[in-house]
Amino acid sequence: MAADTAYANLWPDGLCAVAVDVALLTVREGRLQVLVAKGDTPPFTSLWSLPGRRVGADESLDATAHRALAELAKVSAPDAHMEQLYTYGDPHRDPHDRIVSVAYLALTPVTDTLHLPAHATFLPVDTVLSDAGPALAYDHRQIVADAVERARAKLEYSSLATAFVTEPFTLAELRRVYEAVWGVSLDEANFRRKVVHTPGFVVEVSGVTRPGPEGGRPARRYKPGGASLLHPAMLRP
Amino acid sequence: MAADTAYANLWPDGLCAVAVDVALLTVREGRLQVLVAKGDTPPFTSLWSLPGRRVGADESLDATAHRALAELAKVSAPDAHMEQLYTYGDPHRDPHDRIVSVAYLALTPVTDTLHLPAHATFLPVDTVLSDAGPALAYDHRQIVADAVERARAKLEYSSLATAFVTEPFTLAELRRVYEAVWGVSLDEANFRRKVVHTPGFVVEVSGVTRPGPEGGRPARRYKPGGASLLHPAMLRP
DNA sequence: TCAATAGTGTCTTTTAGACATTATATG
DNA sequence: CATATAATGTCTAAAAGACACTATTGA
Repeated sequence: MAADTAYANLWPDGLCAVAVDVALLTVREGRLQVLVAKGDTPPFTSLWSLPGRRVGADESLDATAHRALAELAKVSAPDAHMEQLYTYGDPHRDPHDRIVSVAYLALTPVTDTLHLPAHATFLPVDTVLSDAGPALAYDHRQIVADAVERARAKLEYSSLATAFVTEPFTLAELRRVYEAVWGVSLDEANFRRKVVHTPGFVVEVSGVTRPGPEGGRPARRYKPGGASLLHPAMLRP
Repeated sequence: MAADTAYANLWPDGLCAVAVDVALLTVREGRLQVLVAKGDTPPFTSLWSLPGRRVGADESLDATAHRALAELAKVSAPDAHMEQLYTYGDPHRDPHDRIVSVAYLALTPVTDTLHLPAHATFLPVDTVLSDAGPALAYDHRQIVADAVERARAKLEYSSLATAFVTEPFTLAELRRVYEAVWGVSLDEANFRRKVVHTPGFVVEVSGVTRPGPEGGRPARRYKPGGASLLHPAMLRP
């Protein structure tokens, strides 16, 4: 949310400012994390906030969401899964003005090439959502909570988990995504059986991975199988 | 969507008009139907459209959604399940102005006491969504399609179906909701077993129904059991 | 009695969870 | 060889689907 001008509290004739805020989730160091930046509008200059932009005059909401990411973190559109999450319209969610915010959920794989500006960082979502966590500007903690719940739910019945990994990936990598997002540990063998028995979830590709320095059997490699909905679903334990 | 004034195509300084449109679904005559009204803004005065209102200056989005229903059809707030669906923000979705629409999904039981004005009616959703169906104003056919898919999906993992019936209800009535929304026929015995074995879905209340004029065993009566999420889910066949 | 609707029981198949076992790499 | 990671197999329990059967009403 970047209100770059001071407006009166009420817009003329029922108009509102419309902004897009993006909750970008990724898995780093085995934890689900969210991208935040230091706000640029008082009184929230010292708080973390989600990247956001005002909707352009001839710009779609999706385009604004992609722009919000691209301008902050050079995350290009095809790299990130992007879906609309929820629209926050409480009249007093912004202490200055009436701003309706259309929140988006974005997912990216762990990419070391993602270079962030100095005023942006990733925070673990369990830190952000805990009572002891840092305060976020506006209602952005609620947006993060809703984004995390959306991601957790969609891992069950969709192939969304593949948006957290780069192609090709191993089943162990995919399992670690589920474990990080859900915050549980999963049985390797049962996970593997469910994934490969769900039509269209993953497709094996040629080649195997090189084992780590401590050895281990090389892992087969997979790519997304094209299905977006899973039958049967991968239910949370 | 009721743009009651003609605005220039671009609002000042990135402002938008924000409206709420409501897709009210109910089950009538065994079919899922949606509430529509004749539009009041050219060129859509002769087309059906969803009830909608501009968001008031100090009004929340939820409040606008309830007001849109109450002003058209006297559906009072506690009667109807109401949840936000999706926000439609294509810059050219309205031929006149840039209007961002926050769509809501509402559900009500069949209520004969619901008296509609002459310019409003219920239409079966399969009619609205078929290629041969009547055109709807703006992008309202898309909104109906999204609302129906949301309802169909949520019947699986939530107790939303109870929003379509009045308390107390029989399991046959609840089953007919599932059959109408999903457009399938379900096995009576298996449906009953799944419902009563899902903790918190329904709770039996005292008394039985009177059989119809052709006889039949009196049915037990139930009320919602308090759970909003179902474990295990009621999966579509 | 029969027709109609409500409710129970049983069998088979599918899927989930626990966990033992085998396979292939490094050192 | 031991150790680490990947992949398979087996057993049991839970749930879904098909469908026969029983129960209670009105005519």
